[in-house]
Amino acid sequence: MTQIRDVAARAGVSVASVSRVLAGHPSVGEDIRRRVLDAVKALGYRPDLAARRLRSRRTDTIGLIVADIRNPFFTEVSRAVEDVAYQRRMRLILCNTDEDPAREESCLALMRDENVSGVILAPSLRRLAGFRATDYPFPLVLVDRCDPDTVADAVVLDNIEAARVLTTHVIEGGRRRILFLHGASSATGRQRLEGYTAAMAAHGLSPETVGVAPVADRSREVAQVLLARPSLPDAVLASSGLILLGLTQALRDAGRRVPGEVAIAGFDDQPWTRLVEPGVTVIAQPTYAIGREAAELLLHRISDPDKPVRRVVLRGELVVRGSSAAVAGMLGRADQR
Amino acid sequence: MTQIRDVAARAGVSVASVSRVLAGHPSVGEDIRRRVLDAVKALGYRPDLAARRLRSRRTDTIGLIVADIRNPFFTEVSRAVEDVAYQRRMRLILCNTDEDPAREESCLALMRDENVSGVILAPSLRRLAGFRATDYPFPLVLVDRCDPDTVADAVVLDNIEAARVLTTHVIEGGRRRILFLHGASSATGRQRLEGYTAAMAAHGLSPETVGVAPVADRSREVAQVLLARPSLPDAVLASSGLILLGLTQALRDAGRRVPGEVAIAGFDDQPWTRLVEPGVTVIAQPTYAIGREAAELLLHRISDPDKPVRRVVLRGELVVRGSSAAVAGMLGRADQR
DNA sequence: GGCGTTCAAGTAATCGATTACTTGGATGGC
DNA sequence: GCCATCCAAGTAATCGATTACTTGAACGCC
Repeated sequence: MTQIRDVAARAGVSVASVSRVLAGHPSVGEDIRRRVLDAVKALGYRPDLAARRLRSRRTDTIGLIVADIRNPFFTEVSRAVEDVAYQRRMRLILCNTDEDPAREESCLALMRDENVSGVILAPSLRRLAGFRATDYPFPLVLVDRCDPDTVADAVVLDNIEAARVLTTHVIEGGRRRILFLHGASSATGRQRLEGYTAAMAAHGLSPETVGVAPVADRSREVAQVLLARPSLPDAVLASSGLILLGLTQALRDAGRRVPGEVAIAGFDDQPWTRLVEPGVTVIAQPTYAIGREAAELLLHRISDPDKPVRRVVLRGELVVRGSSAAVAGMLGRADQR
Repeated sequence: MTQIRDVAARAGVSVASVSRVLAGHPSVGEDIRRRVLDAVKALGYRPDLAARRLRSRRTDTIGLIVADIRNPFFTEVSRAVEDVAYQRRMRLILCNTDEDPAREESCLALMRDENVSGVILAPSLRRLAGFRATDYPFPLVLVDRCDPDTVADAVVLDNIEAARVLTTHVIEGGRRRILFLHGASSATGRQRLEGYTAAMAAHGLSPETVGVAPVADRSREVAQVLLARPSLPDAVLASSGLILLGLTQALRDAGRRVPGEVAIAGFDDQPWTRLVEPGVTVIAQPTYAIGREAAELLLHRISDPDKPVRRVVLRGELVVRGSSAAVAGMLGRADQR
């Protein structure tokens, strides 16, 4: 393999000069620069990253730790992060935690061992409690999940507001008994629950909530049980895309008519939400923007470690579809059918 | 930071012994091993990966290069690859090419610079032509895309057979004019086209095919145009999940009844295919298994560079749903409605 | 008992860059 | 004209491991 001393020899300069040229250091003469670049091109020289990283103590690598890349939200986030990283000539290392604290810990250890330049993390609920960015040996940006009092760079949705808007929309459609299925073990689930509760209270309605594991299969089972109960609620809301999917599957399996018998709505706009009849009302998250902002926030933090902490809060967009259509006369379900 | 000499000092042994213990080398005495491990634990020592990689010339990192992680097929593959890598204590570096040859080239260059242990690649059509694994400075496994005559490790679906099965199923449902929407610029699209053509020929039917870009939006537009034509085909088949999505959207927008007016079927089982009424018939790919096999094949190749090339061909599973229901009397569409 | 073999353990070279420090020529102020 | 300053460019130390090579003790065999 050709290495820096070969380039130096061919260009008739010292290895230091080659290194300086390649690093874009300003104090290097025009003729030397040209000769180095010529030699680099002629030899097809590519610096050895391991050597560079050992000496310079920087890796130009960012880590992304999410619960599960198969969750379309994280898929899109990861794509955005990769785009930014690629653009800035940085590498991306990916890890899945499955919400398992042990695995999360081990992913963070991996990032430390890799000496990454920074990490974007969707923390588990447990880790978020008492979270301090200073406990970590690398710059860290939280994504998707963050408590109001967490002192750390973060990019999140305005979950409370989004849930409030969604719930209010359904209430204004004439629904009264509105059930909220939320991810019990997730920070976003809790915040969205809060928005839901606030909206219900504002209209003098009593909340009914059920916590579920944030996986489609589990929420489907839970929804099946709920739908088998004697009296159906007017509407069911889901606090995440996966839960909404499970809910929708359960309704379809049970043969319930939406929105005739029960209205539904939830979070995360996905291909199927507009495909399934009569379309599912959702809060669409700006997922790509969330990932991009997180990556850019991280890069700023890396280049400027002492800047004050920044939190980017993005707004969801209510996408109204048939599944939450108003009941006739806005008086309640009795009028329906 | 604590480093190997600190451990050696504390354990009262040489750095070589520490290195040997940590590498699991057999020829090291029991008491030394114990003292080293104690010192490692006491100091919380973690080896510096950059230094290790520089000296040992191995990175224990595998690269995954796909068209777009947002394609659910690749999402699932990447998750499987990550699982295997994590299990074997290897890192995963991820790249998206967007089917752009220049970006693909640059991803491969990145992998070379990283000196990865191996790469899993979903190659563009252009790269696949005349592909030789020996042109690359790292072990390489192709995934999803591979020609019959390509000499390289690969994990693929039996595309021809799968398309034949799917097409035959629709033919046996009584459909005659069956249109095939295929990804024109992809190897899988072409192979599936081949299976379709074979099945049509076997039943004395003439094929009708339209090539589209393998993106949901584009195939939706194409489908819209096709559906606006005076005479509707009996059925439309899609050669990939994204194309099937676009097709389904177009049908819904146009208000066409499935399978009453036209039957549909395609590739890739996704959440929405069983959610949308009356369910979409598909060839389900064993995506997780494809990713896992690719990762394991790569690890074998890494540990045994001279083994003969291996190709793993997995079978798709026909999942029959309402969208391809047989026409009454199996005589053709005239009987319908 | 002498000698060859084996093997545990240590010493020091090595991986290939970056960068602290040194050198020396040019420049400018007085 | 002398000296201080500056800066381009070179020399060599350095990053922190792995590993080739060396050493010497232990063992067995004749």
